[in-house]
Amino acid sequence: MAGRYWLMKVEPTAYTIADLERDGVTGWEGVRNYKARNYLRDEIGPGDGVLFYQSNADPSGVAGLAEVVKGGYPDPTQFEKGHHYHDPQSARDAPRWYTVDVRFVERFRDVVSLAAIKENPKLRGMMVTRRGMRLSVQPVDTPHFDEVVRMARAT
DNA sequence: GCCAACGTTGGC
DNA sequence: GCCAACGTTGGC
Repeated sequence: MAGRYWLMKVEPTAYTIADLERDGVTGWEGVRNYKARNYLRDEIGPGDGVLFYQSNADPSGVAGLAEVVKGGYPDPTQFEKGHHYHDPQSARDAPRWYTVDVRFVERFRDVVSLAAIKENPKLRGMMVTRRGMRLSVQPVDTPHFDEVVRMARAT
């Protein structure tokens, strides 16, 4: 199956596109929402494209691109006692939470802001523009992905 | 910092 | 299994 596209959110106080550029590859840990978990576990695979979205930021928006290099596997932090993401209700033989590995691809010179995304009629209907949309892993339509990249390059 | 929207929890 | 209370997200 052809690669698919996703938007993944993170707060810059936790992790930024600059951190990913430094690290090269990182595990997208700490997702604790079932819908997002299902995407991570069942649908996201190597080669998929990722819009790296920074939320609660100034401005919030897409800061760059990443690529999935490893599909869904159990998020190790759920088993680490004392870890912020530790989940005592998750069993090793039946992990509740999943993660994927992503690789740095590109850091946009300027963030494609949520405001700019909302203003672009070509991006109408994109999930992230929906009010109250808190899902931290979202599918993105190919034309929407391409348009965001185009916006990042058109300065 | 406010608060609307949404997800999860827990009493019944 | 309903639904109110509570906690979290995240734009503004």
